[in-house]
Amino acid sequence: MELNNKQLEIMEIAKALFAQHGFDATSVRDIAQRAHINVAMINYYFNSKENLLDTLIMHGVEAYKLDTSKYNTATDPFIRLEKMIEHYVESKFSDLNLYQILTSEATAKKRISHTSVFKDLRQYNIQCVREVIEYGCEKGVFRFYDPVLLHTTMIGTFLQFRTNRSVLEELLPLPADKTNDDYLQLELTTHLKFVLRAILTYG
Amino acid sequence: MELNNKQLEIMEIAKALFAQHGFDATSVRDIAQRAHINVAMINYYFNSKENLLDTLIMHGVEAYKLDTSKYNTATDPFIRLEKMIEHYVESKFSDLNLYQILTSEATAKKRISHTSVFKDLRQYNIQCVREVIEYGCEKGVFRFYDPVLLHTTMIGTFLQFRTNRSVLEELLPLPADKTNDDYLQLELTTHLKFVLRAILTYG
DNA sequence: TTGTTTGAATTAAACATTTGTTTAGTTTTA
DNA sequence: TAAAACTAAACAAATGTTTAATTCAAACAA
Repeated sequence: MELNNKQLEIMEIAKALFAQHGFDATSVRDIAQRAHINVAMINYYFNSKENLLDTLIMHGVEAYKLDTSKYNTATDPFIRLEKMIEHYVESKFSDLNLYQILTSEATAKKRISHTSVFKDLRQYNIQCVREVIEYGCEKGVFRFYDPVLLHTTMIGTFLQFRTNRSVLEELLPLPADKTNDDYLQLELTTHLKFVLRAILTYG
Repeated sequence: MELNNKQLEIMEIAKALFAQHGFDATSVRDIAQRAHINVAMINYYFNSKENLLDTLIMHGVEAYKLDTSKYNTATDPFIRLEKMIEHYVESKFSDLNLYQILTSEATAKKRISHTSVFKDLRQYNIQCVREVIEYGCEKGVFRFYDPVLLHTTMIGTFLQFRTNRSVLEELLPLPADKTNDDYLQLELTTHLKFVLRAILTYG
């Protein structure tokens, strides 16, 4: 499937709208207006509104899979854990809108194809988390903890951060020299590092 | 605002549909069909579809506010923390559908009245969490940790549990003698207790 | 450089459904 | 009998999609 620039542009605009208002609440005319194109172009390029959704999900979902090479170089289990968390948060932050769509799709489960895409992604990432835990156990510095639960807390904390961004900006002291996004990403990463370290070395 | 049984019945059905498919993806005819009533009855009782949403949110949101008397009796900070978590999870589990709607509304922020309702609720609950932390600090058994972050992890973990219920049922060993809901609630509670205890006593 | 051709890109208009809501009338209940 | 509960039908507006016509750009042939 080759996508031209026009298609990518439409996808980007649709993604933002789907994320903000939801798939059903976004009309093809909304998208067309924002993209300064005729309504018919959406069906011309993507056949249907639903296929547009499919396409943009499939096109971007790969970026969310953990890349083990990004942290497996570290031999110290603590460093490896921290690097994984950094990489994890970073990959999600790189496209918040798509992840928003992905989660809504997963909860609505109206279009089961997306549910299974999401499921596969999570299965894969949980396995990555498991390996990091087990590595620390082998080295004798971690207690073992269920990777499913650990992953649930990671992703859950992240999503709450995302959802309640506006509230967090009010409640967390915001240094003036940092942009909101950067600061929030750092704050979240620090928090997650602390939580996971605490869990894995507790007692 | 007095609500008769018919209204409560419609609200319950609408709540389930809104939670599962989203507000925009649910038509008033869907609701009417499920409730075995005429479409016009929805406007007859609630004036509009949106007002139906308003009504059921306002009617149920109170249940999510933490009731401090449910755990403040415990003098041991650890017990108090655990009791709070139990109460917290229980209150959310008592109506998962409404909480689902509440979170979608909060992310979409199309209808700002709901966003502020949600905000108030969270502010209140964060304050409750803060008090439990500070009590443990006074007693010299907790380290202080940002209640905003702690609450984010609590609610985030809970919501992920909820969202990925089907996956969790596959991945977590399920004892045959327990119903899924009871078991998941117990599993989540246990996990959250461990996580919060680990954070508050780490290092 | 010409004029022609070809296929892709783009458009406005129309399409059939579905949407939330209202109306005007009927039935039920107290 | 009067108010409340309920119904079928109609309403305008919005939805995703299709059609038929037009514009455009590049390739080709003279």
